[in-house]
Amino acid sequence: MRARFAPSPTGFLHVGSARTALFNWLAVRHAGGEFVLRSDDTDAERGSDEYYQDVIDGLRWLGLDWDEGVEVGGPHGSYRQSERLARYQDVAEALRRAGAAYLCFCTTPELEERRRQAQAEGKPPGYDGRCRPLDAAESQARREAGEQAVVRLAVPRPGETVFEDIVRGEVRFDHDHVEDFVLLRSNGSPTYHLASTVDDVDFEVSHVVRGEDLLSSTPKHILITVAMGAEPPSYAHLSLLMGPDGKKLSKRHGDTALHSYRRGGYLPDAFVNYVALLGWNFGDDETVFARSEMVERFDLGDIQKNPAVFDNEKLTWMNGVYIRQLELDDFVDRTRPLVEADLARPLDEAEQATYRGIAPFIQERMKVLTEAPEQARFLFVDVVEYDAGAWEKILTKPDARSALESALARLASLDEWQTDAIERSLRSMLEELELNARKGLQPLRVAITGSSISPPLFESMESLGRARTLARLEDVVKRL
RNA sequence: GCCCCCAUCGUCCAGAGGCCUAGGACGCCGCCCUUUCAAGGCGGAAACGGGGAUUCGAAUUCCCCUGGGGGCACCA
Repeated sequence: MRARFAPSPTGFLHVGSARTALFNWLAVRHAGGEFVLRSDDTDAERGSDEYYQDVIDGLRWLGLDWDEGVEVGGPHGSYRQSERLARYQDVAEALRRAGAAYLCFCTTPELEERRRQAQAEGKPPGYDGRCRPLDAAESQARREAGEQAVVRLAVPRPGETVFEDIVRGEVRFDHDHVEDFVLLRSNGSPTYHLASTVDDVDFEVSHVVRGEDLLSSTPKHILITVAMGAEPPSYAHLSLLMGPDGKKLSKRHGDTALHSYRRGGYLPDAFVNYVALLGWNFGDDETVFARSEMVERFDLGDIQKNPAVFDNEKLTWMNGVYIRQLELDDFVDRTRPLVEADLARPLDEAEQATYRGIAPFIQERMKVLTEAPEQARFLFVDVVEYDAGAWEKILTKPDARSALESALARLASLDEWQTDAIERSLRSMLEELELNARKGLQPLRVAITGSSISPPLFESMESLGRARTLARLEDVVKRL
């Protein structure tokens, strides 16, 4: 099996394309075949290096490695279409000489007018084949005389293209609805159909796995392939990803660029796991599974035919599952930079140890990595910012002040500053003051962290250290 | 307008004629645990779009309707 992913660098890699890449990759790795990465960069107008790099970075981040293609090379020469232009022209020319394609001199306005008319009459809107009967030699002469012409494929008529789609089953298209489409523009550049198909043939691609938006173009690709004297590949057309409103996933649904998930604190494994579930399943009731298991069980034939809505909430839940599965060191390595960025300074050695100490408690209450700073911040700032709502709701309560003062006295005289001792001391304080935990402990939490939401209190105090804990309690008492 | 694809809880998937009183996951609701927030445990509400046909029997097969999606460029 040889599959390919062929993005056009005309935009950032978005989640829909990422899913297509993933399904290609899964199919190839399952079969032990080769994965080819090609850059469909024939559109110099819209394409850019930035987008190209974004695609590469995105695939690498996801861990979807390729065996052949752009960046890594391979036996088929360049894997960038912009460097293969001559090849496409040669194919178009050969097809023309063989009578499988012909020159067309119709102008765009003429074409538009006829298309409009056909539509008004309820007929298929495609090209009407006007230039097809023209004598090839005469046409050739006209072009050499300087007349603008495109090369069109002579689609067999009457006729029909039938193929077996791996996910959809048998699909048929009557050629009445497949126009004599353009292969080569008048400026000599290839259309997508030509370039893509020639490459699939040249690169010996055996399986074309792509979005459903290309389903109705498939007859064109098969026709070109056959005209080139090659065997068409197998096709698998994936249904598209939808936004929450059921419309095709796009910019208006917010961030659809893959890199925004990376920046938003998502783990590549979680993303891959979630996206794999969109249109596919593990075969039992499991939803969380390792990549190796995925590869082992994956089968293009099991893919769901209907479009799937991309659900950020489920992705986020799954990300939380993966975060909790991280080794502590790994978790620290991934989140410490975020904490440091938030503070706008690096943590010194002692602070790093402190962070590592509190990290397990932060780790289990996060869904995205980017939540780490807000949980850890209180440990590393000189002055905590108090959440106005929490201050009002908790610190101004009648029992808050006595709890703070009592805690202050007890903690100041505590023998050893560690979680267990702190807990024992504060629990006996609760008894003494006859306060429940909520009334007696929440004020302390707000006082030392600035928020009513934080890692566990006793651990937080230990991490903060005695001096700073006492200072904050004292400061709050004063301000009250 | 023309062509193609699709159709099970709000969402993602199970279900390939009787195992379905339709199963799991996210989300939602309730309870438990609990120093907050999470996590975790337990429980709950929640779906086969409609109509025909085939069959002893249909979520599962066929047809029509409806609905949704995609495509119809000298863009990819």
